[in-house]
Amino acid sequence: MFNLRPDMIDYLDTLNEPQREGVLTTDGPCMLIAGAGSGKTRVLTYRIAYLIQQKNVDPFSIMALTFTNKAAKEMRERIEKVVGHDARNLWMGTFHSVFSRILRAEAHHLGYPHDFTIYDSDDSKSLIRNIVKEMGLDDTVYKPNTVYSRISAAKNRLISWEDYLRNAELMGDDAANLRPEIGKIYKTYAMRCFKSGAMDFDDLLFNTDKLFKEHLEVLNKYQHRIEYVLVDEFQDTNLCQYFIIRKLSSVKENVCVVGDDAQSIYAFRGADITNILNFERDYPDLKVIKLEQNYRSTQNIVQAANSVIKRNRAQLPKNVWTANEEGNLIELIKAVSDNEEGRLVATSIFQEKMQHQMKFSDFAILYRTNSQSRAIEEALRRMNIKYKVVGGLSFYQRKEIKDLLAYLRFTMNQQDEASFRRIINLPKRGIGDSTVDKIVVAANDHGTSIWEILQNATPFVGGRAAGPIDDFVAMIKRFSLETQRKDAYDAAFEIAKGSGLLRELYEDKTVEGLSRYENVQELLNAIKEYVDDPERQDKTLGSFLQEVSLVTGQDEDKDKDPDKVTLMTIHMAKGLEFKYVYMVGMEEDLFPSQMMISSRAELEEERRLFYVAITRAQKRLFLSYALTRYRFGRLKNCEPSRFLDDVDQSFIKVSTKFAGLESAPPSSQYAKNLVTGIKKTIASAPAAPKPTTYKAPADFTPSDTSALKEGMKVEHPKFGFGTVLQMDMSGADRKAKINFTEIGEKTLLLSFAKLRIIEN
DNA sequence: CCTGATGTCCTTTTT
DNA sequence: GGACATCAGG
Repeated sequence: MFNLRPDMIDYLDTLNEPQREGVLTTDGPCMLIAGAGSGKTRVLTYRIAYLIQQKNVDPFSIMALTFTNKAAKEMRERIEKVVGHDARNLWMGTFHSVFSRILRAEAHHLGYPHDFTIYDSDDSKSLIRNIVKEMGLDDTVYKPNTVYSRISAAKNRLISWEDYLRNAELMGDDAANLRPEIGKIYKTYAMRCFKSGAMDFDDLLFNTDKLFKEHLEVLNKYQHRIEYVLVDEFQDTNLCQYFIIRKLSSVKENVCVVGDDAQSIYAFRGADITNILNFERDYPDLKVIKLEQNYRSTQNIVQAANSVIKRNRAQLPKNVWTANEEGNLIELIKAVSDNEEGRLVATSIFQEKMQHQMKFSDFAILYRTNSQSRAIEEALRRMNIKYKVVGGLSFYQRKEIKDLLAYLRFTMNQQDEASFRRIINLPKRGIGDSTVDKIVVAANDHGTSIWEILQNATPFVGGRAAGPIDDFVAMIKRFSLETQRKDAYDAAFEIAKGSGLLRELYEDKTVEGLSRYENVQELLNAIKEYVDDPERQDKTLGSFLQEVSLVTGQDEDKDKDPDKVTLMTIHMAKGLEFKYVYMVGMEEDLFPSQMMISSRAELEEERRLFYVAITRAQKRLFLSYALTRYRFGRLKNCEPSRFLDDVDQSFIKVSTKFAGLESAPPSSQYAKNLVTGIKKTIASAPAAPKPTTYKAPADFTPSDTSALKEGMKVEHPKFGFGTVLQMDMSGADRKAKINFTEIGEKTLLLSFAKLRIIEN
């Protein structure tokens, strides 16, 4: 390396040896195995800077792909800091956003309009629900969720509906699960999406692959345009994404992937760890670089994390270590209820902040599921601790926002069935379900589109609805015309007003109505901002909609007050770090989630999730659990998570400051009330109230638990085979401790258990 | 066709 | 506890 620019030398000086290698190995295939906290974002940032500034690579020929909007945004900011304005021209973003841009430019090759609509999973699921209904199938068997995830998994594995119907194994699986029609639903769904000019999330990837497969001239164009491909969080790519990466980079072969198998937590959406193995196979001259030094956390935290992850079987060998100080032990907080847990965490944050002069923004509270934030939020509010919740029900999933967006989409694309169903009777204009059904049936019978029927609806619908439909059609045509000569903001404002949506919300003076009105205003503001951005080339409504469909992350930090405690799920936390981390809800069935422990692979993924949570912490880590918790509106007894035992106990100490009931100062009336209150609630909790509706085969024993004895072999529909170790028939909660072959010991509430006795 | 009341299902993570 | 579907009655 000679003639390095001085600023480049400065950057490189701050790196350790493997990191520097990661920056400088620009040509040829390269894989960075980056342990938690090993500074991979820095490597990626400098690598891009090095390409642009030292090797004079045109930013326009570098593609950097990430998984979440958040990661993309952060990387862009960091690169901008180093290379300045040039960063603007990088192909950088999430897989979905980058490829939707390519698809937008090339849509005509696939027979899609260039302003195709993007369906989010809610749109997809309701479309599936409608299809199931139309096919006359039982929607308790063909649940939209089940069908959707089946279709999604197929697309992620590049299986088209044609392939699906031909695939004996898939069809056999479906038949065995008594859902033989899923293939047909897939077909109808795919065709309906196509007719609607719409792609769902998976289509954005699936169709990109298809585009490159079927139109080699297009692939060729991008292959030559893009000289360097970088992929962050490679362990989270699915097969489809992997194929796209490989195709795109097959000419120059300058592909660099960065990942950590220990942080693979997206198998549920098709991520495939074997991509890492395939990668070595597909690129024999692959250069593998391991980043093993952790710069983020104390020794205690790093070692505790290692002690957890080493319980997993399959992993790439690596040794994550740190030269940082030893640090405090991990503190274990026990609480009696979810509310007390919130209170203890809030108190602890308050004290630590005071004691060590920390900022609120140094703290994060992580949980497994979004619904856990409620109890915590209440406690924080009560203590006047400022916080922000990241993720959760995003702005763009709110009803009023989706309603307006549906109007905007339908104005752009009258073939869009999902939007049509949303807005046809909103505000109420006397076009009910039966009328909609008639229209859809007519469209199917005549082999034409809904929009065609709408324009001449009188012969197909009852006389009462004809007038309103004509008005609706005229209104949409007017919107569509106006949109052509206006920018996104003026068009959206016109539509919000003209449709009557704005007025309806304005007239609703309830608290919720008011906030809905404000939300719509805020969406309009967002569009205004979009239009006013001087860098923005394309200010049409179509381009705005395309972009907005992929925004799921929270409202941009308005940065009014950045000093807030961060609340989020572990999934959202990947890639971030905080001085203090509170991991709450460390309870069996919550974390690991009860849906995720039916196989060893799933349990190991949950354990990786725990690993991710631990390694977010720089200085201190707190783990907490509650003994009782409201779930589905019912108070449940909880057991501490098995993951607590996975941590090498020499790194843990039980919190003395707060230890739940036992240590509550006896003088405190509040604590006394709390205790009696909780005891009362526990005592009065109704025992297994509703008779289980589970339709089990005759030999399953949901109710007659007296037949169950220790030593019996049993089968559970989800957890597999096991042996009964211990019965606990005292009190209302009758439990059995069972040792399952797949997942180890587990205590089941018998009132909900669906056990089959195999032998006595 | 609309409204309000009741009933049912679901409980997981993200683009 | 909440989203959604369904049903009865206007």
